[in-house]
Order: sequence, then C-alpha cells, then structure tokens
Amino acid sequence: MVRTRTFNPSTALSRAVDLFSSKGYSDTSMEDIVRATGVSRYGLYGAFGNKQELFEQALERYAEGMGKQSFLRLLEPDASLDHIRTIFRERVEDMCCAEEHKGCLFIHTAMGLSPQDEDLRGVLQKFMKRISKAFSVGLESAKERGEIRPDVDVRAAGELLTSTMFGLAVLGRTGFAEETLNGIVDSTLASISS
Amino acid sequence: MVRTRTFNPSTALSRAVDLFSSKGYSDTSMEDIVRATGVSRYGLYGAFGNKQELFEQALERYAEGMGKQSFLRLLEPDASLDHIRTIFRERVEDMCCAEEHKGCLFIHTAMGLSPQDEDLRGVLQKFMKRISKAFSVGLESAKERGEIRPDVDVRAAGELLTSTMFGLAVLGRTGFAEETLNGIVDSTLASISS
DNA sequence: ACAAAAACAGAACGCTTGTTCTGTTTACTA
DNA sequence: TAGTAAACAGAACAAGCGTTCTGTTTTTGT
Repeated sequence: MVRTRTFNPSTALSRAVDLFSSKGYSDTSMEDIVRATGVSRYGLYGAFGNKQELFEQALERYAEGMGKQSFLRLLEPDASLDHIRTIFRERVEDMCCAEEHKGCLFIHTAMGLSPQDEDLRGVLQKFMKRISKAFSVGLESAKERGEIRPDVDVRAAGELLTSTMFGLAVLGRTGFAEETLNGIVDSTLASISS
Repeated sequence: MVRTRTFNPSTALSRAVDLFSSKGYSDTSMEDIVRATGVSRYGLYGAFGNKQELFEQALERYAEGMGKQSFLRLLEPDASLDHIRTIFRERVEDMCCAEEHKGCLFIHTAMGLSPQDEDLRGVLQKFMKRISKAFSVGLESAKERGEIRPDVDVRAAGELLTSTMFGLAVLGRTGFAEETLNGIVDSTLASISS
C-alpha cells in the first residue's frame, strides 16, 4: 500500500446508518451518503463494495448498536422490570421527541423487503428474534425478583414486547404524543407485572 | 366531451392501492402502475394529476377499505371482544400467510414521511386515530357485555391495540409465524379481558 | 529523490424515474 | 355524415440514480 486512507470507514458507516435508518434504503442515495460522510464515491465503493453491501453492513452495525445500547443489559442477572421500562422510555424519547426523526432501520428494512429477498429476511428475523430473546431473559430475571406474574410465559411475553416496540415506532413516526406512547408501554408492562 | 374513457379510474386506483401498499411510494413507479392497470400514462395523469396525488388518493381509498372491511363493525352496538379478535385474526392472515405480501400502506407511509411533510402526517394521524377510536368504541361495548375488565381505560386500550396492529404487521413482513402473531394477539386481548 | 501503486475528485455512462409532448384514433354532436 | 375535442399509445425529455472510468495527487519503500 502506497497511500493511506484519509477517511475512517467505521465512522462513515455510522453516518450511513443514520441516513438509512431515517429514510430507508430507497430514499437514501449514494449522493446523500457522499455528502453526509464527506467521502468520495471512490472511497465508499472501495470500502464497502456497492450500495447493497453498504446497506447490509449498516444493518449489522445498527443491530449491534441497538444491542449494546439497549438490550445487552437485559442479559445481566439483576435485570428488572424497570430495566425493561427504561429501554422503552429511551426508545420512545428517541422516536418521537427528536425533530430529526431517527426512524427504525429494522422497520424500514422489513417494509422494503421484497418477497424473494430470502437472505435479508433471514438476517432481519435473526435480529428481531435476538431482541425477543433478550426481553425473555430479562423477563425471567424480573420474574425471579417477583415483579412478573408467575403464570406469564416469558417467551410469549418477549415476542409481545418486541411487537410493541415496533408498533410504538410506527406511531412515533406518525407524530403521536410521547405520553400516548408511554401510556402504551405502561399498559403493556402492567399486563405482565404482578 | 367527445370521447369517453375506456378505463375505470376507480378500479385503476384499486390496483394502485395494491402496489403502493406492498412496495410503498418510492419503490412503486408510474411504469409499474401503467403495467398493473393497463392504463396509459396519459390516462393516469389525466385522472389523478401526478404520482403524489395518486398516492394520496390511494391512501384515502386504503383507509376507507380498512374501515369498511374491518373497523366499521366495531361501531355497532353489539360489538364484542370476539369481533376484535376476528379483526386481528383476519389481519394476521392477510399479513403473513399471503405469499404476495400485501403489506400495510399506513406503515409504508409513516416510514416514508419526511420531517416536513406536515400535511401527509396529519392525514395519516387522522386515520390512525380513527382506528384507535373504533377500537375504543368496540371495547366499550365489550365492557358493557362484561367481557372487559371494568377498570380498563378504553381509550388507552384502543391506542394499545392500534400499536399492536402495526407491530404485528412489521413482524409479519419479516416472516414470523402466524401462530407467533396470533399468540401476541391473544396475550394482548387477555390482558384486558375479564 | 524517484518510481509506483493506491486514494482521490469528479466527469461520464447507461438506466430508470416522473412528466410532457406528438401524432393518431375514437365517439359524440350538429 | 362530417367535424371536433378529448382519449389514446408511446416517443421524448430532463433529472436523478448506481456505478465506472479518468486523470491527478499523495505517500511509502527503495
């Protein structure tokens, strides 16, 4: 190698994640990414291949970020119902307060999925099941703490919470009030707590 | 008028609704609509103005169809919890069984919304609040029948069900099993039933 | 210091997009 | 039945897309 990169692919990817998660795949152009990152086409194509591959890496990065930022703490042994509530509160705040409209890359990807996109669908499913599983584990801990009704099936409840998370994101995007969304969170959590 | 239309704008609009709700605004081209309807560009532009206006009419039509097909029955005085469950069952079947992947135009529209699209956001919000209200009215009837816990706030519960409906649609799109989705429906309804 | 290989900026390419224009056909009216 | 105005099919247009190519600049190893 005779000349070194002047940009950091990792931070460029972060910018791409932001764009993709607020506008989705189709409504984000390579030009947009060039502008947002300050990286030339050459650099982007050299580092990521093409738009599709860049998107896939962005999705991976997004999932990783969501995990680290929100769901990892559910796997700790002292996870409680409050942890779960906090995760929802943070997500809700992100979703509706932000005038920049962050959006949710998972939903964008799900809606953009074409029927034959079996690979991408699999990846997305894996990420969502991971979220569901994390909720279940957290719920199990909360159950041991006596915060959850003993008859609650933590697997089913994990799926319920995952579904709720996406439902909230859609309502948030549409501009529903933060209190409305938090009300939904509280109803949902109340339905499983003892 | 010296020559009459050879196509029916209303049925053409129906086709457009199908396309938009499975692929969203950006991923549906006028060419797609020309092909699906058999109507020439001239006819489409003459009847609907442009793509944006066609989309808005499609959204209106979609909402109307959703209302007639699903939510109108909740306004009848004998509406019960079973009516609500049936609506969810039908939606779930539509969403995940169908290999054609019908999709949800509301979610597509919500995600495609740009921060400054204040008008469209208002329209969408109106439709969603209408759904929420219909749920509330149905829940009130069910409550009078003794099917719902007396302490349930039907307004909050209506919002919860609306959110659930969108969450389910996202999971359905991602390919989650029908049983999983129906399980979520049952958990949700169980949480409010007496 | 020089040569070479890779990063760079941006022009260019082919394609698709939404939209408009053109010439032709049709059916109603007088 | 003849004239006309609107519907028609599709060519044409400009703009934007993802991608590639080109000529220039930069940095490292010799």
